[in-house]
Amino acid sequence: MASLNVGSLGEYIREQRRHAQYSLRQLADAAGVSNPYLSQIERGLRKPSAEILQQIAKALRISAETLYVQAGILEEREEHGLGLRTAILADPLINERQKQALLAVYDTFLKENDVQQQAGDANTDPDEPQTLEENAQKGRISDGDR
Amino acid sequence: MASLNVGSLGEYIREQRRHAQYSLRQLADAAGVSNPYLSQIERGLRKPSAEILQQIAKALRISAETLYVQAGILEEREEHGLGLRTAILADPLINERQKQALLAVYDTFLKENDVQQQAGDANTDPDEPQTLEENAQKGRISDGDR
DNA sequence: GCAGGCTGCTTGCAATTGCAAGCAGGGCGA
DNA sequence: TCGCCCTGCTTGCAATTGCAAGCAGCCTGC
Repeated sequence: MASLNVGSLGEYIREQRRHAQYSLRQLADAAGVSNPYLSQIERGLRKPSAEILQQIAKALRISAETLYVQAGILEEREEHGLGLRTAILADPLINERQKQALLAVYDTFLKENDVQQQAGDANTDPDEPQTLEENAQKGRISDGDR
Repeated sequence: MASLNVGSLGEYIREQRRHAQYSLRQLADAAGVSNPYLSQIERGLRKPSAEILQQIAKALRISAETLYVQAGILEEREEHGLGLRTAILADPLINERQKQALLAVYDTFLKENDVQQQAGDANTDPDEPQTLEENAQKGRISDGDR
């Protein structure tokens, strides 16, 4: 299943290489990959692994992220709420235990909403009161909001 | 040289899977990969391709970016911190009351850390930023460790 | 007891990655 | 004309990915 947009990725790499005035061998050398392989990548015949992609990005002095976006394996910039989990984990202001607590609360909310939204379905994961309790204890929230 | 930090990547995936209360098979199914392969990834025996990584990220509801960072194939990009607040408010999966609750917990943690400052944890040593909003904008230092 | 479900792990095996070696062709100087 | 160096491409082949099938252990019910 080619969810990887290898075609445009290859074209993009070639374009960037040309733009940097590198020959195929030069870039291959700089990236630490073989030149025939780079050739095949650029023509869309091979899907480079994450590692190779990273090396190419470094050699081209472009962000690996850009390449991943081009390859269709990274969203442009995800702010769709998938990011909340990420944001929690990435936050430098709180420690690991606190992150876990926040995540636990978040998961509790998600599960809450999930149960409410989906009325009656074959549920593989029945309600687990234990975790809910645990979460509630850690993140016991003062209901009195402003 | 193995620029992929497969060990920590696997651990991280396993941790996130456990946290989401998925079994190995469940996550493997959701991600569209085989369960033995996922097992091997989690134990660091295999380096998943970019495609697989992406699918796992989707199934775990975390950003692929986070996984790439964990795998050591993407630089850590930190403009978070403020982002957590924003991310909470922007998240479409939880309602307004729940957002306020999360923010309240978050604030509690921040206050906790601010009070304790040098008392508790020996491992993580944040710079105890007080005005987190302004602070988060300037680039933070990542302790180059791994 | 023991059947059925779950958990994760091990084992071959096809398909793919990624590379060393070699090929075709275009300039350019002697 | 012949070398020589450059460009990119093609071709086997080892190593790796990723999977189907199967195994061992642990519960829970009968």
